[in-house]
Amino acid sequence: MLSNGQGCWSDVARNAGLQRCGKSCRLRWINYLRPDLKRGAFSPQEEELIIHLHSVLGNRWSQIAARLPGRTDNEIKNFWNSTIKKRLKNSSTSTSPNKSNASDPRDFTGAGLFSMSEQDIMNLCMDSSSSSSSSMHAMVMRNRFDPLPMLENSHDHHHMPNAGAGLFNVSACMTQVGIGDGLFYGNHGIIGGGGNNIGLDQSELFIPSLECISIEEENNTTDNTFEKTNNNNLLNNINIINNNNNNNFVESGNYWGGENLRMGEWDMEELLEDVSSFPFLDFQVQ
DNA sequence: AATACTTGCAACCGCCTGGTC
DNA sequence: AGACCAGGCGGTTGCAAGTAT
Repeated sequence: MLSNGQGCWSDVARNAGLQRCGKSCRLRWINYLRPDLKRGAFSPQEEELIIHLHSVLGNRWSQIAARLPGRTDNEIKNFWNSTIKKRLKNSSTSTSPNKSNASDPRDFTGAGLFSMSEQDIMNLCMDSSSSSSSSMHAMVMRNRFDPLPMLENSHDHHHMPNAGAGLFNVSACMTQVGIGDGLFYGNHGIIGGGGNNIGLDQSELFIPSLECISIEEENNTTDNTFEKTNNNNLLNNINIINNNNNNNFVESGNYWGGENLRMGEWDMEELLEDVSSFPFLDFQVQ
């Protein structure tokens, strides 16, 4: 491969005299031999990015890998299945159902799901010393509720979660539908997942969804309460009430769109615009 | 020390897609 | 149009290494 470059993999297998098919050679090259592969454990930044991307793309490992230089789809897939998935599962089971009304993934009428106001979010972004604060700000301006890790509501509003502090809850704020891996994603992120990852009670987590974002973008009302029903598949029967008075984000309606939703129906490029400005994307692969 | 169990990762398998004839 | 092939992809398996008993 190094001397001849990528050509026909069956030729590679033949010319190398290997007892392998071209397909096997290709896999070996891609997953192991490629010189640009990044070895070693996943960094917290990579971990967060994977969770973020997975929430948008689902099990599209190759697309996720395309955004993680030096990592292969297989590697990411293994990492997800062996580490992240397990961690999210554990954290969801270890979360006391009494602490939140959101134990039922479809029940989002409970209070306390979100107590971070837009101003809080802005403060969080503006106070962040991260170089990404400007992009964060832009995102918040564009999508008042952005699928980004802005989850804490009371303990430490004014600091970005420390990227080095382990898995903070990008997962809990993201949306994924129709990707079955045993976790409740629903329309509103990984329900009940991940609270312990950052030492927060689940009830303290806001779980904004991409649907929320879409609705938000279309809704310019300044009224404290808005309600919008969208008839397309993605937003079917979702009503959102944004009550700024008590800073709670209360939602109601049919939250398990499930069958109505197909990843392919999403505008991936639009969704990934947010990914491209993900605050930790500016880390350098070593 | 021996055995059982768990974990992480590379490789395999089967399906799908796109190109060519 | 349909057969064939190569490549791409996601799910699954096998196994070595690590850990617990």
